[in-house]
Amino acid sequence: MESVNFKLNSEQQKAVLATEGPVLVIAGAGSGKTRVLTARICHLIEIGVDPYNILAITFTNKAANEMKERIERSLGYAGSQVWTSTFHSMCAKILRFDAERLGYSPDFTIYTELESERVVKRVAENCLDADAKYKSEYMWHISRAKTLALSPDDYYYAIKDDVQNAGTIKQVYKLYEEELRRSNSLDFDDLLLKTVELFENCPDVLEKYQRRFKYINVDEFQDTNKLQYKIVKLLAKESGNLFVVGDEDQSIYSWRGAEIKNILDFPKDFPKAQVFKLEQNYRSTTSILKAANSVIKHNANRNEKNLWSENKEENSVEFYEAYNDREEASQVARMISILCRGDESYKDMAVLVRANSLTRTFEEEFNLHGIPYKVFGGFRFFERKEIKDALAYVRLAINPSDNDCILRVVNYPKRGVGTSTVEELKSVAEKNGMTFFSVLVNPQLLSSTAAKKLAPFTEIAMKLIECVKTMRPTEFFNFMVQASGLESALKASGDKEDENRLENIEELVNAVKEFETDNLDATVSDFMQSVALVSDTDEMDDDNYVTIATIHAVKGLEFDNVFIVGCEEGIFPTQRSIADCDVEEERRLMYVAITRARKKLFVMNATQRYRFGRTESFNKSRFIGEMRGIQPSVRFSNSAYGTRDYSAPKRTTFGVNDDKNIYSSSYPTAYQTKGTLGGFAKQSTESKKPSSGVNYDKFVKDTVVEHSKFGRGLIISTSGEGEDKIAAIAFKGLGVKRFSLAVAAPLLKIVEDV
DNA sequence: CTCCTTTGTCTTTTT
DNA sequence: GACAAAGGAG
Repeated sequence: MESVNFKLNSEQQKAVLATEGPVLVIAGAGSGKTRVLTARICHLIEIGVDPYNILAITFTNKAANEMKERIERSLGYAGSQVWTSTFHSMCAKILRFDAERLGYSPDFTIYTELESERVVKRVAENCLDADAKYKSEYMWHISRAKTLALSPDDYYYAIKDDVQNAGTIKQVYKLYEEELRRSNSLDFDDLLLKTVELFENCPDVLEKYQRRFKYINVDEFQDTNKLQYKIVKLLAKESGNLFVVGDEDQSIYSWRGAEIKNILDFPKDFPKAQVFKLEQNYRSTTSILKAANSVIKHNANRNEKNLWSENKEENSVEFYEAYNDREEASQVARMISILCRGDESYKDMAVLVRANSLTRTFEEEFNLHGIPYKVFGGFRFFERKEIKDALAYVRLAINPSDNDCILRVVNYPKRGVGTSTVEELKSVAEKNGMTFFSVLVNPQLLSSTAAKKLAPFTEIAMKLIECVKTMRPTEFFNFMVQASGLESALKASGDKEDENRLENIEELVNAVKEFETDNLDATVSDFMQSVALVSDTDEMDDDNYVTIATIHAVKGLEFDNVFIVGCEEGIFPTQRSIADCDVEEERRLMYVAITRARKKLFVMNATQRYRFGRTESFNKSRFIGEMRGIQPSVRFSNSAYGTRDYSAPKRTTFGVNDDKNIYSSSYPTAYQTKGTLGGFAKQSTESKKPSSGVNYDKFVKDTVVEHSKFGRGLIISTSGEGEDKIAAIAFKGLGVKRFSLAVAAPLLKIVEDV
């Protein structure tokens, strides 16, 4: 142990040293669980365990990479031999290797939720009893059935007494399964389910992995579902060395099938398990913990524990009630500016929201004040339409059986293939039990009109299938962009949005280039593999920006200053949870949010909120009432931006899509809108006074200005005075944007000769 | 077949 | 208000 350079308390040390048999570590928030996990793996290697025999499973790719890095830093090459990954990527790897044993080809496509949904919709349209408008209901049932490892028939018997349309669900589920199988595709649930099937049907395969993974470590165990638990149980059956770390108070994924029972019943499942409890928190101040503890106490379904900290600080939780959502955002912006004038920098701040829809106001307000930020959660780069379309061509090249990707691009860019032609393709395929692609290469099965219209697409498809076998990834992507006609179509359209789309596609190609540089021997297929399982937080970096994120997206992260906003009944907790009388998970989510904060926590609510095109009133969240030791903030002020009027929420109608697309080119974070004027904002706040050399009076209505990023625009109105002066500027093709002149003036040049 | 308008759903959270 | 689906005109 002595050579392991981790400082550990006695309980942590005991957990690290308990190398044999089943072990459960209940690790409160901020109690050093990652440290324990890492130290334990290092310790195992030091006492002579081959790193090849160690498996570490984490919740996100980011956590996996971080752990790998830490182990490598401690142990060098030996550390790099440890298999660290998420459940899903581990299963994908295992399945690629032995896919044939289950009747799949190793080139199977992984369908994300978006693609699954398209398939459900399509089969529902084909099913007489079903109605495509209930696709999300069908999806939910299919996912639940798979998580319970039930076939369509078994699932039907399980639910038929409780669910009215159980018969329809069974049919849709069956058709969906058939379609995925035909398309040689697996959805997210399949990755887990088929792995279990593989292990159960092929004992030799299971044995192979049991021999390999002699020491299994699972992080965030409270968020595992039935299948995931089953997988680790199967793997650990021989060695018996299963080490799981988690905290039932941080279980926030039950809506996705996570079973809090897995952690609560672990000692029952493994009567010989050693149990350790980590309760000392090294992250937050005492008053932050007091707030967290007092909230979570209201939950019934948990093991009593009490987080404590040596970091005594009584006044670190402040509460502020804003008049409406816009004022809330504005106060946060103001507070951030104040904190940044002190010791803090933007990257020490996080604004946490319950739902993605709440981020927009903050984006607008931060843009206005020149605060750099990034939004996490919500749309991702790889979910953009143009990216999905481009990738569909690649999917087609790798796995021609993939029916979904053919439907996606058969008429994109437009080739005169309309609904009637597509319908014919579908029905001929259906009638003959063929894939769409095999119909395409046998055009004699089609009517002569349809055959003629589809021929150009078939030709493209065949070219791509041929080339993907020989070309390097970057080479292939460049070829695809051109051969598919995407490039010329987007170039020719003259539409500003299409220009952005093309830029995004270029970013995709850059991403491929980067991937190829990092993984020299990688194939196109390897790239596609890595794409299917990335998430947003995986892409967080060290740049200086404020994090705006959903609470789910920041699980496992920490920040000096945290703003929990939108704390209203109906928002957080959500309306749905209130209606179902089931707010315990919401409360755990609040607990997670609170415990992200190291030094300062700000809890906020707004009495009115602009939603759905109208203003609604909200009561303060019950969770605020449950928090002890918090105090009304005196630091926020109603007169901070005295010239602004919050009473009637002003909604500037942003022209086309406001800035979503403008900054999208900074791959890989999707929907990433870096604070518009980041660099300049930093200057103005750090020099503690706005640049005095600028004559504001020049910026008046009807003046034409040149913006360094957006080009030429016309000032359509101004409001406020001096430092608070705001100009609304209309840019051609980009819509109206509002700028705080104190921040943006250096970026704007007056255009004299109009 | 494509483009345009109208209508209805939606906002929980994501590997 | 945003977006997809549906329906109608050219």
